[in-house]
Amino acid sequence: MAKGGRHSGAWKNVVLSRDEQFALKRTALLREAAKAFSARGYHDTSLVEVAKALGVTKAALYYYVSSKQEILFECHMMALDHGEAALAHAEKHGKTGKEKIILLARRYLELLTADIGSCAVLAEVNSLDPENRAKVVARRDDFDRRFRGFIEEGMADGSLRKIDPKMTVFFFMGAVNWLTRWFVPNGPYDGETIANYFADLLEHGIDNRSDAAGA
Amino acid sequence: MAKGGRHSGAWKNVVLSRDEQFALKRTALLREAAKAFSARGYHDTSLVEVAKALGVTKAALYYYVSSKQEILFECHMMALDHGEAALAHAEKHGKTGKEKIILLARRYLELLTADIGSCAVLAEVNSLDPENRAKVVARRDDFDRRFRGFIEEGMADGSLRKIDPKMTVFFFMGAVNWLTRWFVPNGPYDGETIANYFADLLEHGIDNRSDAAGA
Amino acid sequence: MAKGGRHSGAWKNVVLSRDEQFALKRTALLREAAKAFSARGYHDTSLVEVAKALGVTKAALYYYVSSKQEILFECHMMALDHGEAALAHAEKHGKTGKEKIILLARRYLELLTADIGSCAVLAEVNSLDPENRAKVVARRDDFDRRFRGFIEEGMADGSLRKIDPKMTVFFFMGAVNWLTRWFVPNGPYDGETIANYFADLLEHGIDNRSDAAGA
Amino acid sequence: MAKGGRHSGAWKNVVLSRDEQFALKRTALLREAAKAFSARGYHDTSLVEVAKALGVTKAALYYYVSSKQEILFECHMMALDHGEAALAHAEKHGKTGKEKIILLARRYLELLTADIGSCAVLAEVNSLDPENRAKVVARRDDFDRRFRGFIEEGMADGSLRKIDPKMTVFFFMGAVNWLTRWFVPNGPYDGETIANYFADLLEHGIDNRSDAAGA
DNA sequence: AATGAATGAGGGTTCATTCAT
DNA sequence: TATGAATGAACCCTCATTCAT
Repeated sequence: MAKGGRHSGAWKNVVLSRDEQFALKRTALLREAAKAFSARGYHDTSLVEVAKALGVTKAALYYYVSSKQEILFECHMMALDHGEAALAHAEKHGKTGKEKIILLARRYLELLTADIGSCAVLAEVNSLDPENRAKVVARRDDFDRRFRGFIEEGMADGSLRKIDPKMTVFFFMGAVNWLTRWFVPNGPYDGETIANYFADLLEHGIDNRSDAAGA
Repeated sequence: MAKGGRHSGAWKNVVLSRDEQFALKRTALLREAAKAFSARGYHDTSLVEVAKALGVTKAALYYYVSSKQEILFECHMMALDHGEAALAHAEKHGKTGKEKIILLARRYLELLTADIGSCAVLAEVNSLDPENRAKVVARRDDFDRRFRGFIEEGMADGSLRKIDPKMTVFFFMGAVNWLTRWFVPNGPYDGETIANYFADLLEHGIDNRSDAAGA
Repeated sequence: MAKGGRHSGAWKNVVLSRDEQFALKRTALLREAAKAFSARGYHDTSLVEVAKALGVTKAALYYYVSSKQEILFECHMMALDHGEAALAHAEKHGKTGKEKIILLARRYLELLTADIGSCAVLAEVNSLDPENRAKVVARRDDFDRRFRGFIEEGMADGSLRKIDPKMTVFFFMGAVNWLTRWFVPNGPYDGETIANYFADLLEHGIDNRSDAAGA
Repeated sequence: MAKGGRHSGAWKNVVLSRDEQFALKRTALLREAAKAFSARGYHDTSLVEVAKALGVTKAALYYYVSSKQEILFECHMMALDHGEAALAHAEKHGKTGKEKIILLARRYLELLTADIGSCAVLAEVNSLDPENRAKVVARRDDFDRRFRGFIEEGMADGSLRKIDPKMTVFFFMGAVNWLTRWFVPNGPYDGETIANYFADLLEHGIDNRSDAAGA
């Protein structure tokens, strides 16, 4: 395979090709920026900080991206990928609507906690340029729509009690996205624990057998 | 100093004293700023915008506050007041732990939706100066602690199933605070509807009679 | 007259109103910038230099203009005013086409040499934003058109020999605009001398009695 | 150093020597740069554009020149060569002063219109480093001086009326150099037409038989 | 009580230039 | 011979803050 750089298998491909190095560095940049954006917000994060964290000059960043906006946008894209991966996972392995929801919730939370830096950036939608925001919102809306689809499916197949799909999605996504405010990697709660617990709370909240309210 | 009170009763107190006028204007400033901070974020909001919305000059603001930071801090104080009011309300009228939680949830949501502008500012904790942030976090922690107290009370009095107080509070507060991202006054969902629905979802999730989880 | 500032005639209006001061300073800014643009070109001129020449900070300039582009644009407007003033003068006082041309040439040169700084900026058309450039070019084209009109008039009334209006205008305007490269105020040649001489050269070049060309 | 010549006759000299290739590429670089400088001005032209036009990388340019300044300087040298070539031509073939002037004018205009890119750079004298500018100005002054010499010669031999040599040169050189602002190759006016017309206008302006002024 | 004017610090971005490969 | 990568200096512009009036 001549493709994959000029090293054609030598050194067991341990040496990376230029393109691979470039991609690697660019990704490192994006992740570092995502972390910073999450911590201080987009507008309060200077590219100097990002550069310093990477050990390079501010100007060097512009070799990999064309603007600060592009960084924010790409971070969003990365985060949205997680959501879609979780959706795909749920669609593939879940049978009932409820099962799909639980699978989605758990998987999404696992991805989120594993890559909290990239995901927290989702709170910065308002800092996107109108054009970029439109793209992001479109994908996010699509995510919500498919999520709601699970709920409707669950109500139809009897696995869920009668609930409002829209508000339920907002409810849960709020709980999840808020993670970025308090979750600390290697902290008291690990990702799996949270994933299980949140999925459990959600399940009890929407399950059809649950009829506690108003008792 | 007689100068601190009202116009000694003249005009039947219809005319506001200097202090009252000052306080009124200052509050107007804070609310306008809160609205702007919520819409665009603290760092992306220029004081010119706030001033313009009030019909004065940027420089005039400095007669009522000493810095942009102070504005943000005061906004936080206002928002935290809502939370504490809801807590007090729950403590006063709830009997079981579960009842208190539901009362708290519903009341807090009602206050939030009624004054979303002031509350959305809570998402801007990171923009606070270290010193101010400490104060805000302390009050918020106190809120969380009392909230968790309700949960523990509920588990003790049998109204709640066995759950993790900390994560449950985070879970719910996340769902609630996320409101600031999608709730629109006079939009399709009104505050009361949301309050009821969210409280219901929460109740089902934590109620003792709920044992749906297939696990 | 309350109009004219708050000074209502007191002090014989020696004291300038705010608005007048503002306009004065803004004009000073424009002239200083025009001078700098002429000397070093638009892109090589930093606003720091302009500010320093005015004894203020770079940021202060932005109180009077909204961008460097605006400065350049306004400079063009000022320069174009001179051209139109000269045109109006010629149209008013000239009888034959030739007379108008000579009047235009002489007056324009006088204005130019008197305010060389502002006029030299005309060489920087390419540095204008597309939108601004369009406006400037439109006015300049209008100037050329009216100039050419004089020539056609002169050929019709017999005061000029048969010449190409377009090239003649370019020819003369080139000679004139080139002034900005070599003319120095208070130098060996004063404005009036140049104006007379250039007008004379032009006149001989286009006059009907002139039939020197050996061809 | 045998290394300086050709490949010792091999390949019938079809293959160019290193030095020749180098010179060829360097010249290509200069011409491309001159074109760009003319179009956008020295400071607004990025070396990336020049490099892209040549199909190489920005860094590659530095193999042929040592700085952007050097490029500008060499462009000036090329342009000045044209002027001197025209001078030599006029001195060789003209008899009277007037003849020389007309020959110079026509030839210079022909060279200019044929290679407008290189010549337009003459408008960028101010972008030269002081040291380089001095050299350029020296050559340009020499050109002017010889031009003026023709005029004096013409007045002495009776072919020209009494005129001011200095201003006349400025006048004409302005008209000529302004060409770079409006002349478009393959446009409505071709080089020869312009050359003839401008030379004609000049001739009428300075010819001894012309005595129209003031009539 | 409020404004006009000015400042200084900082941010994003561009670009000529360098250097190892 | 030419490239990828990086740098540092400079530039335009914004904004919170101050102060005389």
